[in-house]
Amino acid sequence: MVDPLTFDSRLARILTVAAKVFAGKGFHPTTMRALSRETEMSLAGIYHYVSGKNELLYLIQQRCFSAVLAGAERALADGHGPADRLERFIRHHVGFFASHMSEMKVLAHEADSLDGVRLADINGLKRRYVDLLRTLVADLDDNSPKGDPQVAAYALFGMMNWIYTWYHPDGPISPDALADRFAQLFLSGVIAPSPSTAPQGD
Amino acid sequence: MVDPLTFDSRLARILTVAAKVFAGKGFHPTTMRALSRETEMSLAGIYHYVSGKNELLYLIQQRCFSAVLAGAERALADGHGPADRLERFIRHHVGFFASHMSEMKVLAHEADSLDGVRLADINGLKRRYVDLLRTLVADLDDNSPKGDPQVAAYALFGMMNWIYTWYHPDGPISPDALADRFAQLFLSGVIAPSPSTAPQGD
DNA sequence: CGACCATTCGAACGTTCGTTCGGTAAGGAA
DNA sequence: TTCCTTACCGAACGAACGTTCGAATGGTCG
Repeated sequence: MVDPLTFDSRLARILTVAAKVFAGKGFHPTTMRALSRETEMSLAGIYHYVSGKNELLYLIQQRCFSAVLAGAERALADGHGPADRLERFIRHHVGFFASHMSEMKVLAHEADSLDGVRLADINGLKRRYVDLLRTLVADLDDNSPKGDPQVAAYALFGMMNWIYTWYHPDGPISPDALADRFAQLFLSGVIAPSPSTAPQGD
Repeated sequence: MVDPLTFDSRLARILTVAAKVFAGKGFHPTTMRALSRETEMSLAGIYHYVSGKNELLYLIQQRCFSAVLAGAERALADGHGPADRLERFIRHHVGFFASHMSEMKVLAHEADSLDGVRLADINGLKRRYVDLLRTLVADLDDNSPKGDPQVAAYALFGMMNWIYTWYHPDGPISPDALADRFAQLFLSGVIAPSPSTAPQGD
């Protein structure tokens, strides 16, 4: 009888568990023995699926980054106007973050834990992702270069990525509500007239 | 002749060097042997000043956090009005960050690398600092509880603290300019009417 | 002088780490 | 049956780690 679980599905399970452990106590303090305990697999058995601890981190980051990037491009596809597209990006990023907390925390917090070509590969994805947001920000006001869109893009990324230090998706604030608040904050600021007093222009 | 360097000043030098190394390659990957190389002191010699690697991290975080906290309270002392006080906080935080990059990166990035009473102590300082900013944000609009000031405060912290991943104080953007941009972004958003029609107010 | 203390160090100790080695068990193909 | 491949594991290896030990130095004080 053939094993009903494929190699890939079992690798994926290992990556999911590893992402949780990495997110919980950090990449470097996590030992392969801890992963073998958590995956209920022998220490040596893990090496049948990955070449080592670094590849584990690389695969987590590579798959996660590819997924956010593809998801963002999909979410932007049918956006109408610069502001709408930016809002869609924010909503997708926050939503993806909230539903893939461990992987995204590993992506954000262990960005420099790889080296060599693996780091270069992940940084390539990062550059594409940052460029995407910077373009969206720049498109907001084409003719008034008052502020560096790159700075604004990084500010927005900071706002969103920092949530791994304080936000709990199961708490009182839903990911959607958080995304809405972030979009409002970034577009209009804190002291923006709340929509309740009805400042809507259209 | 008495050594012109005091115990405290030499400890401070060790902490400065250690903060640089921790910021460069992370707390856990940094070895005591690397610190002994960087401080030009023997491996065992370091243990004359600190009890171990964890205390090194603790002292860096404790001193740095106490300094930002005290500095912020000083900066706020003679502020006029909620918006002005918030702007002063931002300016101080970004300015302090830029002039103490290594320590602040260690503070932000190694927030969970301590444990026990040391972690609890640092978290106590963090709570005071976060509470301070949340109060400033809440004071902006007393009577319209449209948005959770805690969320806005965390968003602002994310915006500011994330700079350790991309900002270089010696680059084209001065810390003052960055703080101005952040204040403008947080208060009015990206699409705020720029003061470009009359940028110079005085 | 001798006793003391602060400072520094080379060398080692014990532990833990990532990884590898050599093997077992089982299913499919011949 | 035999042979090959996949999946998995217990045990060990070598390296690196944080920390400690015992001693040396040099200045101060009595």
